Amino acid sequence: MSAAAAGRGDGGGDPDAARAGGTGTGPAPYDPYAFEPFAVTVDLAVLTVRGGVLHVLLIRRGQEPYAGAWALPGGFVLPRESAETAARRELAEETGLAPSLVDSLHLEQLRTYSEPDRDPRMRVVSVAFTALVPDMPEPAAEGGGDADRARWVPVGEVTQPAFDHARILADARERVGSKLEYTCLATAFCPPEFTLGELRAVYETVWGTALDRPNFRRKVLATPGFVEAVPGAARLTGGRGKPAALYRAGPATALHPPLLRPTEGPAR
Amino acid sequence: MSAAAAGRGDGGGDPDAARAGGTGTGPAPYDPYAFEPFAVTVDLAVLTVRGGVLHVLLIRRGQEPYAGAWALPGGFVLPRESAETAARRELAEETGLAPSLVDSLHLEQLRTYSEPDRDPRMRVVSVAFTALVPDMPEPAAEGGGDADRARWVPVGEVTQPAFDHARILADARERVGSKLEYTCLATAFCPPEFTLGELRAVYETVWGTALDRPNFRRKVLATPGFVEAVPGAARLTGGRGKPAALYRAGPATALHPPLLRPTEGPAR
DNA sequence: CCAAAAGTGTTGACAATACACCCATGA
DNA sequence: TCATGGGTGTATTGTCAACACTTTTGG
Repeated sequence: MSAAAAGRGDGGGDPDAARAGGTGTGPAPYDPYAFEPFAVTVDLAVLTVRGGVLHVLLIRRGQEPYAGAWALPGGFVLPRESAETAARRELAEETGLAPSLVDSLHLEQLRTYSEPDRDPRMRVVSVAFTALVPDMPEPAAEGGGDADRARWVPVGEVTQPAFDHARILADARERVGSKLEYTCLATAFCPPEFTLGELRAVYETVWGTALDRPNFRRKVLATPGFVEAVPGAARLTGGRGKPAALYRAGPATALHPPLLRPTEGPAR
Repeated sequence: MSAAAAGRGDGGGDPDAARAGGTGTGPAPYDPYAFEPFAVTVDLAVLTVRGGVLHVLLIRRGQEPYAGAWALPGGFVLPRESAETAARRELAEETGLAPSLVDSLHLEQLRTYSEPDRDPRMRVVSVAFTALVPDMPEPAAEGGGDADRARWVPVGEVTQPAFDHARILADARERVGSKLEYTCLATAFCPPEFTLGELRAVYETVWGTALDRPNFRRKVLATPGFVEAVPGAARLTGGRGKPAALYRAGPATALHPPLLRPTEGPAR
């Protein structure tokens, strides 16, 4: 164990100690190059619901390692960027979305992956984010950046992605599934105006369970600020049937009481 | 924007691109020193309940910046360590706890703080963790490491801590408060054997609300695997009153249905 | 008219609350 | 015996799940 960490004795990541560790370049204080450097990146699990199936945005790798494998989009955090800023920038570059739209998207920090050997070449610490977006065309159709190598892939068909991205994707699915229970996050998967049937499809797709339509409707409408009716608007959804009323996302973010998954866990 | 990130085009934090960015040291691939380095640290919000008040473990800083201010314990992630391993190591060093005990503690990754100027000296990306520990003596009494400068401080009395540690502490309180609702985490604040009154005190302390004793008891006992009775054992808690039965933490981790805070949020 | 989807009503099971009440112990 | 905290019982209230039913559209 190096003296840099063992004897630091200062709260909060104190770079003073850097002079005593790593490659040992001398006693100069605050020497940013004294340690073997860590690369800091972001990885993005961008999820959407297309045709009743949860999809994730993946990019085909062109280089070793994992050449030809699918990987989550992501990239380096630049010297003057926060991780979230880097995530939004990468999202814009790799999907071809308008920056104004990217700025308003729901982006949530998932967790940070820091196993020493998660990248075989060097030490890479990656801050993972989850982005929830409404259904949109294939990234290639919009062009720009790396979008030509990006594709929406059903999460069930993702096999052997690069690095530890299978784990990140699993964590993202878990997080989103449980966040639907106690937040109003589901509207992030929907276009600006949506029917309650479409909102219900989000829950059913992410959870993989069917929900009782009348009860779901009551629950959503009984939660103040979850959705707001668009007066007079209606739209046909399945081609047939009664046109459904349209709603917008409301100002609420929390869901009290929560909307729990049915038949989940060892209920008492 | 540097070409390193803009043109990366490879999923998953690809160090190949490092040669094109930062200090520009040449075309050698995988050059770990090509970028202005990021320091990666961990910060720990170690919480406990002492005498009905939530406390956090803080360390008095000895050096500038923020000399004399309180700071969360933490330190550098070593080259061959994951962030969680680093967090456990720092926890052992700064509290003087036995490593075996530290290994079994509940440690949860909170989030990563990466604002470019959160440390005035250099770029420090910090992975924050929350640890929940039972009430224990002052760190100084156990000695070892930096424990002589560490103290338990009531969270209400923490003013102007170093760096962005006020934000980290606030996020930790928020996270722990909501985790009590839908997980069995409260037992992590208790000693190995505890009474239901002590468990209830954890909820009341963290939430700052009173709970109905009989209903709390029924709720906990009705959740399978939350607590397990210690047969025949009993202990006096307040000096007076009927001795209370003792319980151990059970194998369950989730709480279905959740134990919601009373009068919380805009209930429907 | 039929199928399909939206929307409304009703009912029974069960959970949460708010208490009243009893038990065991120290002072 | 009184104060204090543990433990039990119970009635009211409300919420949720299940399902029957009506409405509105396209074929």
